[in-house]
Order: sequence, then structure tokens, then C-alpha cells
Amino acid sequence: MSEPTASDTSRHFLKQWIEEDLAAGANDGKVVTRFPPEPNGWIHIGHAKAICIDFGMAQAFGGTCHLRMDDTNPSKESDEYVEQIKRDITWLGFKWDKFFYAAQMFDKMWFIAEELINRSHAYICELSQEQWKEYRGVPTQPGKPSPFRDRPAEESLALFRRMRAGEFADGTLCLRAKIDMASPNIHFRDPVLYRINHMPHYHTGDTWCVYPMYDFAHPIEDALEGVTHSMCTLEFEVHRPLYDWVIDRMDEMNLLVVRDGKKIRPQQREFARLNLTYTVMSKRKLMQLVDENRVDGWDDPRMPTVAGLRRRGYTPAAIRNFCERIGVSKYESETDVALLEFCIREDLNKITQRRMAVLDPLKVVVDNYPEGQTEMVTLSNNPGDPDSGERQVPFSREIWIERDDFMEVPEKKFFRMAPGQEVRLRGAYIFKCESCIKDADGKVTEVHGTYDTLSKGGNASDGRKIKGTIHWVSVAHAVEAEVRLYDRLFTSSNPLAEEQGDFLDYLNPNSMSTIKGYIEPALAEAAPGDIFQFERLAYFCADSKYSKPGAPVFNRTVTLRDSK
RNA sequence: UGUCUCAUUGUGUAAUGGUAGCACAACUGACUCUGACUCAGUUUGUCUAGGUUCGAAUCCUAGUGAGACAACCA
Repeated sequence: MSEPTASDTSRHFLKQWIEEDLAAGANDGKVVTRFPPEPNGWIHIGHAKAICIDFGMAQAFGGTCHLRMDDTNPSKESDEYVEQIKRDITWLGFKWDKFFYAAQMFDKMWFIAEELINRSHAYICELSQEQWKEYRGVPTQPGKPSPFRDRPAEESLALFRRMRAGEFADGTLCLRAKIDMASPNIHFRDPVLYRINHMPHYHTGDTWCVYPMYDFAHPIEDALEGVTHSMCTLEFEVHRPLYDWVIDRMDEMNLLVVRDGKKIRPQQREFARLNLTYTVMSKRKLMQLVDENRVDGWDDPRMPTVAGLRRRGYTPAAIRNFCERIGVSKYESETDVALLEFCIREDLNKITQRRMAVLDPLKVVVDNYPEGQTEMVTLSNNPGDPDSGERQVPFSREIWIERDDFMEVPEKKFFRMAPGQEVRLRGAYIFKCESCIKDADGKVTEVHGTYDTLSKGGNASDGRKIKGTIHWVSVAHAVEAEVRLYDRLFTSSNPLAEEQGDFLDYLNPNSMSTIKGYIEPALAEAAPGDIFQFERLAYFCADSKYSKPGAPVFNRTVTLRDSK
């Protein structure tokens, strides 16, 4: 597995931003970034993009990246998610330099909030949320000041402390920044800094019943950690002036981290989040799919979660490569999922071993092969990789082939098995089909023919060319395995953008099917997580959730290009 | 009737005042112990209108279209 690398060819705007910043002498050339998930769900391919950017930019400039749990809202957070996020990031191949919880900084945030009150930059507001709607105004109309806006600092401070002491119910009071009620940017119209939430926090327990809002907490977290470049998605663009406002206040309080005699002033920039065709990325909706048991958990192979992709057989290198190829911009694009599938095919093609498996079996009898005889034939594990080695596969009189590989009446350019036509049984012999047996419905049940005894290994002794080659498994030696075929979860390319109906209306009822296939004996020993290419069929990953030895379960990763 | 952001082939992205390139997708062909892979090739693009300039995807103005913002979520 190659190490994650940031692109040195594409120079997207974030990279340019940091380059220019460094060229101007900022931070003495030191870059510190951070990836700040809220631990309220499993991370998905969209987070993978952010992770590749956050960690990748740090790496590209010789800097470091922190992992921080942005856990300022106890309502939805848990350690289960924290641990899963850590596992997934590690699996993707990234290493954080430092790890933080936002909750570790609650004391500092509280201190800053009190200082803001003392400096008349914040006040306790008693307006209800409904009343505030009226005061705040709408984007096109200015708001009007809260009646509590000019209350004395001592009064606000006392109330703020009583808030913390638990004297008030949720929603009755809040701490607001005093900025500009007429600002065209709603986020400047006295935004809430602290709210009351009588809810135990998964880490701080009942220590707090007041919690800072994202807009207040995030810049403080960045500043206290010494983050230099804070990258996030586009929806936070309008929050940036407020981010800078908080940083300015911290600067006034001399709270910015000082490195080599210089203040580290974090800056925020925004990039477009990832949208993929046929894919729902909203954490809330993914949660819904899990909660309503429409999928088999967050790591269901149909889920766009990192864990789902892993269970499906995606490799970290393929995901990183995908994130590299999609680039970074501020255009709200929708990437074709075909690019993701290309990336995994490209990687798997290099690293997977080839195995023979028959998923829709048709019996073939080699009439001139001695009954009861078995011989081993040698097959390369990966013809494109000389170091992949070889294996022995048993061949005998009766074999399974793919039903698709036989046509009683071949169409033109069909070079596989058909009466009167020669075909190569991969790695074994050249076989000439002579007849087939059909049942009452006309369905072919068995094919007969003879093999060229001088063609062991698959090459004709007289040098004649055989155009078709097919895979097979010996009936006597084949192992039955469960094969799960996963299709897209949604039938609509954009289930969230459809004019009418719920995204659930576009769930694909055939998104998962299970079949019994016959696999060559060597495959029975596949370890969970091993990935193989089933000849000409697709890539399959031995499922990490199977436990029965000798009866593996394989998940299809991605099909090969459709054959004509 | 607000502020901010965005617009380059079917999709995504590069070109930062000087030949519009790359990848995916699609289509041809060659090769092949699988029709996959690989290789070669083809098709398709600067939202519109003005302006600045020897020269504009790039700078300016206006328009069009898309998105974000009106949680005590992040």
C-alpha cells in the first residue's frame, strides 16, 4: 500500500492559498490543520475527501494535522462514534499529530465568554426563540436590538453564572455576542454563544448544563490548538466573518498561541463538499437508513460510509486516489460514481489474485476424459504480476461453467462454448462441444463434448488459435459459497434532488441479492477481507462478517466493465 | 427583493493576460489463456452581452443560472 500523498501536479485554490500565505511569511512556514468531526455518526466518502484535504495539505507543506472531536452538543454524541472515526481514519492511512476533544476546552471557552461579557461584547438575552425570530429579522430586512442588549455587564455575568449553576430551564436564557443587528450577514446579528442544555455529556457528564455554539467554539478550538489553516465545507462560508470576529476578540485578550514570538492566527477557507451520483451523503439520512433497518448497519456494503466501502472491498489507496482525482474547488459539483468505481478497479486489478468461480452453473461433461480421474492444472495468480505466483487447480470429467458461456446457437463474434466450436478451458485443455441436453422446458441442463488430449495447459499442439477462453470449476472439487451481489442502494442518480417524494422512494429493492456459487477449492480458505477477482465476473471481497470456515461469504466489490 | 459564493465537453478538474489540457464516461481499432487488463485513436467545452488589451476562460461592467445564509445543530 502506497503512502498517502498530496498531489504535486494539481494546484487547487487551497494549496495556492497556503503557498501564498507561507510566501508572505505567515507562521514561520509552519502549517497546522485539523479534521474536526462531530462524533454523531460514522464517517463516509464525503468525510474522506475532507480528511484527504486536511491531512494532505498538512503533509504537502511539511506540517501536522490534528484530529478533534467537535463535541459541543451532547445530544447526539457518543464514544462509539469516536472510536469508529479513529478506526476509519487510521484505516484510510492517515495519522493525526494530536488528538483533542472540544469538551477539553470548555473551561477556556467559559473564561473567554466571561471576558466578552466584561468587555461588553456579549450579554445575556432572555428572549424566547420565537421572540428572537422577530428581533433578528430576515436576510433582506435588518433586525432590531434585543431589549437586554445594553444590560450592565455585572448583571449579565451574574446571570451567566447562574445559568451554569443550573438555575434556569433549557431555552430560557442564552448568551449573545453584541455585534450588529443591521448586518446583512445574519450571523452578525447578535449570534448565540452559549445555550442551556440539561443533558449529560458523554465525557463531561453533568459538569456542564451550558454548552458553547459551533460559531463560538470552533475558532477557539482552532486558536488554542495553534491551527494555522482551518478548512471546511462551503456552507460555513457565511460564518467566516464571525470566525474572524472571535479570533479578533481572542487576540485582544492575548489568548492566541505564540510560536517563535509570533501569534498564530487561524484562518478559515471553504471548499465544496463531495456529491456522488446515486449516493446519499447526509449523515441524518444515513442514520435513518440504519435506524429503520433498511440496511444492515452503518457498515452495510451498500452504505457510502468508509466502513461500508471497506466491507465491500474498497482499499484505502483507491479511496485516497479517488479523492485526489476529484480535485478541490468551490463549484457545487456532482461527481459520477463511475470514477470511484474506476479507482477501485484500477487498484484491485494490480493487487488481487485471480480465482475461478461459477455463479450461475451449467454442467459440462468431458466424455473422453476417464471417469474418476483428477489432475492438477497450473494457473497464474495474476497474469499481470509475475511475483503473484501460481496455484494448482483440480480438473476432472465433470465441470461447472458459467451458463452465459454457452450458447446453443452462437451469435456472431461469440467465441465461447457452442456446439461444434472449440473453446479453451482456462489453464486446462481445449474443449470441443458436441451436444447438449435440455429439459422439458427447453432449458439446457448439461453440455457434452471432448477435449484435445494434447492440449494440456490450454495450448494446441499444432499451434491453432483458440479465440475463446472460459473459467470452470471441477464438480467433484468445487466448494459452495455464498456470494452477495450488491447493487446501488438508490435507483435515482440524485434521490435528494427529485422533485417529488422522499429519498426512500428511490431505494432499490434489488440492491442486495444472495446466490450460491461454486468456487475453486483454494478459495475456501480465503480470510475475511481478502479480495479476489473472479475471472471475468467482478472483484469480490471475503466478508469480514462471515465466521463459518469452509463456507465463505463474498461481497461483490464492483463489476468489471460490462461485456458486450 | 438583501449579503456572500460559484459557472471551462456528458461528469469532474487544469490553464492565474499568450497553443483550452488531463482524467472518468462514450465510441473505434489493436492485442490478449476470458470480451477484463493494456495500447492506439475519435467525439464533445470557456453561461450571455458589452468593455479594457496587440491578445481574455482569466481583468472590468451588466445580465442569466445555481447555491449558501433567516437552529439556543455542526
